[in-house]
Amino acid sequence: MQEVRDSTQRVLDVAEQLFMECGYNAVTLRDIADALGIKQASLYYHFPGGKEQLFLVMAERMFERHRQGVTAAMEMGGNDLRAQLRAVAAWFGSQRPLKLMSMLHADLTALGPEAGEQLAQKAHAALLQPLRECFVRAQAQGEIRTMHPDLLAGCFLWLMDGLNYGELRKGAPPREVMAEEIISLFLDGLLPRADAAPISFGKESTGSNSTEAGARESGLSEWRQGR
Amino acid sequence: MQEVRDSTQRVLDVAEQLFMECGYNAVTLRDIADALGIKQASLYYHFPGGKEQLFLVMAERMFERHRQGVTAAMEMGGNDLRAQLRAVAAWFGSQRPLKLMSMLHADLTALGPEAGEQLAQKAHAALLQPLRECFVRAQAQGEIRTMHPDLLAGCFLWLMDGLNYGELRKGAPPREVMAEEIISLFLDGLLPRADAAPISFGKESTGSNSTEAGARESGLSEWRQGR
DNA sequence: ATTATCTATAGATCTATAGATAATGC
DNA sequence: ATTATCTATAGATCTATAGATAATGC
Repeated sequence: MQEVRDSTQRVLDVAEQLFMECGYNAVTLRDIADALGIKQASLYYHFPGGKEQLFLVMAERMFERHRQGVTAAMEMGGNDLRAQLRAVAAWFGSQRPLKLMSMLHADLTALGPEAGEQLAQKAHAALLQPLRECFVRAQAQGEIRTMHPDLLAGCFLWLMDGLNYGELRKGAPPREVMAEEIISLFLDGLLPRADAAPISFGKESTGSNSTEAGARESGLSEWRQGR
Repeated sequence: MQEVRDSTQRVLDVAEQLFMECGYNAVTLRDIADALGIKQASLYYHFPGGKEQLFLVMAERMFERHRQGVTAAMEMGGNDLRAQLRAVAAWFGSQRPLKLMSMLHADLTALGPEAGEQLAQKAHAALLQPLRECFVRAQAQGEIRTMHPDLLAGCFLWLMDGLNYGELRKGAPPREVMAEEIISLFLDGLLPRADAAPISFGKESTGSNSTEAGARESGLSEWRQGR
């Protein structure tokens, strides 16, 4: 019987959820099967290659989704780097926490080096490559000062990924506010000549940027007042 | 016989090396024992609490070392934020790659939530707390613009940690260069008025801060959008 | 015939415990 | 007596395979 959703896709959904939450080694096939309501051995019907194959297919699907999402976000942002980065941040915020760093560390060493290499390549093509071109464009148009685009792409991605590690965010603002602040920090360091914002001490009014500040409906000012 | 180095410390050294490289779950007690040239069961003499205790003691020792290192680095930097950040970056560069993100993800969920909470607290006190005060000071002295110090500390720490994930650094400059560039990116976004110093790639502009913010309303924005 | 599941189990680890052994320090 | 190791093994998982079962599609 054809289900509404292909059953293999359901397996991948659950696998992604568990693997991304706990890491490759911490998740057993039994965990995944239990979450699906089936027996552990049944997973071998969908993935004869076992746990490793399941993880790799899951990761590939996830990276491809992110590649499309990031690319689409960048196109939505048009030619304005700030808008592009905002759109990318919104994309990441709409997705399950990626925790890319953890994935490319523990998970990658748990797999063989050959599979790990392939995975790292996918991650690069899906996430770093698009971001890189975004900075290259902005640079070519003189929107930002000259810095190595790979470095910028990596830094932005690291910062976005860092938002997913709640353990280190004690006392820090909520996610959306942080994303906006990070972009501001990033860009105000990138502008070739920082014209804007001779900061008034004591109180920083909302926005205060050369860009249209009206689009900020984030709880920024609310949070700044200390709640 | 008293060895030159206490044997429990040697166990901790090897455990730190392996745990930090592969993660809690990927390392077995047998791996650690083999690396030490002893049998797996002998580890229970040093750590009757087994694997979990070994990991926790190791992590505590490591965080305490980092707390001292970071604090000392900040004091070396005196009252100059850039010098402080450079010193902190140099400290991290001198240490075994921390991979804090991975540690606080997979490893922390592998342990019980109670031990994980305790560990996250140590990480916070060792790394975020000192960095935070560094930014608070710079802010109080008007060296940087007003931003949430927790956010700044987290971002800087994330970026430093990101340097340890080589998988994503294809095509990027070497470590030391990246650290310097990150600090430049960070600070030039933080300085209350960045002068127009057009920074040549990879080259650090010397100190001379001629504060001419006069280029504010020039035809700059037109030029930016023009292309 | 194909799809998707199940039961049962082999084989491989991994953690942890019990108790023996040997060397050193007092 | 203390320190630091060892051997042997129980008990618990975890992965993976073999083969049965049941429902659907042709």
